[in-house]
Amino acid sequence: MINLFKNLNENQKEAVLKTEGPVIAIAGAGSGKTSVLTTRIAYLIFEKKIHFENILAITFTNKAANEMKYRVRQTIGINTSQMWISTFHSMCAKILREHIEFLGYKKNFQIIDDDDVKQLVKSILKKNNYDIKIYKPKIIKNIVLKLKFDNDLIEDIEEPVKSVVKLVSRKYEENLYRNNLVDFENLLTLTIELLENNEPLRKYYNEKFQYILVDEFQDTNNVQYKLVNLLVGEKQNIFIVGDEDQSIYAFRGANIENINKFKRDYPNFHLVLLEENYRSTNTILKAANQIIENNTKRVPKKLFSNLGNGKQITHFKGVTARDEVEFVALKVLELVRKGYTYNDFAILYRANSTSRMFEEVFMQKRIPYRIYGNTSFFKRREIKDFTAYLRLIINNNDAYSFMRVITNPKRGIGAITIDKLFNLAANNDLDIFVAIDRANEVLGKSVCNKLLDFKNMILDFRVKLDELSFNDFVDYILDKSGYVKSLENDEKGDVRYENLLEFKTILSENEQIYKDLSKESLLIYLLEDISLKSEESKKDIIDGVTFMTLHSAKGLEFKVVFIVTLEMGMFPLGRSMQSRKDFEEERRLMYVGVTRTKELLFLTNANVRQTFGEISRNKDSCFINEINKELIDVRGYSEYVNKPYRETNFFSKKVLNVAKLESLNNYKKNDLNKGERITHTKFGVGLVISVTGTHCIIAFPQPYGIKKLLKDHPAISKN
DNA sequence: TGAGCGTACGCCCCG
DNA sequence: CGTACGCTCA
Repeated sequence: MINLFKNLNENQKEAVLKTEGPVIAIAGAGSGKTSVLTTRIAYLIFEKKIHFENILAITFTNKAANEMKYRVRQTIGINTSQMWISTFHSMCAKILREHIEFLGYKKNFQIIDDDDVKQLVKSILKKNNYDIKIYKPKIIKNIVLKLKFDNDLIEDIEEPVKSVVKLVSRKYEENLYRNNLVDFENLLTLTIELLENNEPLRKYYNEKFQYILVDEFQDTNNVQYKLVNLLVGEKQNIFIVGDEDQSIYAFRGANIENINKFKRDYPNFHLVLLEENYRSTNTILKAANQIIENNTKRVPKKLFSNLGNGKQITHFKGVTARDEVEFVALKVLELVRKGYTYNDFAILYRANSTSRMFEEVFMQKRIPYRIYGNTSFFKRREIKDFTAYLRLIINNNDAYSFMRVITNPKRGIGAITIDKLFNLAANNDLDIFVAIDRANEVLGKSVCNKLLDFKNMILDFRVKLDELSFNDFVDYILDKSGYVKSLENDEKGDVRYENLLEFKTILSENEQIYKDLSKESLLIYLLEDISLKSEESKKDIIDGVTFMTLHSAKGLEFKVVFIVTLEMGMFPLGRSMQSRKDFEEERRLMYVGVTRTKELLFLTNANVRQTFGEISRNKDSCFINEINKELIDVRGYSEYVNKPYRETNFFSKKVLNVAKLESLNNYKKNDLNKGERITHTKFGVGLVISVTGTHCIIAFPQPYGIKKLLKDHPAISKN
């Protein structure tokens, strides 16, 4: 028998063994929280003989869910693909996909993202003659969404905005319902509605989920709290893990108070404290403690570790933002020469837009990297266009996709025609495709023919879905719709086409895996998967430096961490400094960043940087100053800080030249050509399929298959 | 009525 | 720096 407990301390064991009744585990950063969660699941299945279908584990990110599945699989060697280990949103989608008809929606509902919501809100505002310069769609959208998890907030809004928001909210919900669409908030609220109004179903889930685990409980919002409450059965076997110091999602409604609320709602709770840190050196922990101590509303808690003091923290201040980036890149190269691998590094920033600067320099120096978040693959225009085709093929009455598809590529049908058609449909309560047959009532003959052609094209695609493989199906759509042709006039057409090819690969791969599903169900499932996981790219496996926001770094750890743009206004963000609440959340974000570090921490910033075209000089972030000086080694070029820009300019050049030299010495370019064979350190021998400026597509034997890689990645060598 | 082109504006964090 | 709107022309 395997010993589940061999690596756990007493408190961790307690958290695993106390399986019955409500349990709260307060888990400091790096205290082995994931181990506790996975061991607990393993223990329930392996020792208590609980069937895996009776366990529900909820996480906040897909990454955390995948990690947990992986570790459960490692521990007890069972197939975790059928287990309910998922994010709140995936869990809800799974429940709704089965039962949403009870609420009047159709089973093939589609999930829309925030960009889509913004577009919808905008069109509603326009239709009701509101000036979108005054009522900015983005702001109205945010309010509309916020109201969905706390309706009382409406009373805090002044007129006339209040009325506008009320009207838009109502029309927006009607619109979603009519088009069989669900936004991220609705995934939660509709599930609640379902469970509240369908008692047999609620009973079913209460009995099914005998053991519930919720990770990152400090980040739950009111709606999520309510949902958990509804799911918990009579035995109240609910296990929550949280750390108020790591609460960083207030902007989407997270309520730290939920931990206290839990204590009131489940008064016989059992409390476990996990304070021993297994991740960081004491220098890192001291710094983290010194920072977080400045927050007012918190229960004091001190982490400790047995990993020694380790190295000092480095603060580098560049003259320009470019210096800062160069420093980070050179440091990475230096440490790689000393034995670190690219996977050991993370560059953490406050705003996604920061990644661009780093990308440029890393690309130039041929340092492999991977970006999380940002304009993720699935949010690219061509991918959204194409998924709109797929959605429309599945649901001909999806107005939102209809609009997107009929105007991409241009086919001589514009906003006014669409408007008339939609009005005709709405006034006579018709489906869009039926309205097209009667379009002659409101539209001219040539436009009617164009609409008919369009409709027939989509219907033809539906037929082809069942007849063709996904590979051929995608090609068929791209060709017949004229989409590929329209890319010829697009400057970025090549890249867009490549992305579409990659999308095709993703579909095909899944076609292999889920052979028993019908094509349509598979497509629905995949589209759902895509919208729920839009932050992930397929390229996870590549060895490279990780670029990500501080938010997405939560739950992860790296040997070497760079926290960058540490300036007043950048981090903490300018807006946050007006309210104590927001400001303290920024500090928690800093705390999260620092505690990701295992060995080396670098804090960097610059004296001068360009933001929005303006040159700005920001002070050092107050978070740097909150760390005791003796923990920090100040590096770089701070002696130039108070001199005029011109005088210091030579220095940037010097750094640049050194950088160039280093990159030339250390990294040869891979001169790849189509048809050649190469060897990749991880994937083995592969065949080069195509090469563009920076990337290449290479076919490897199974299980790796076709990969898109950086052309000059050091892992690739020519045979 | 639709499409192409020049200009203006905005630019945080997640599922 | 990139997207999105508004104007003009076909």
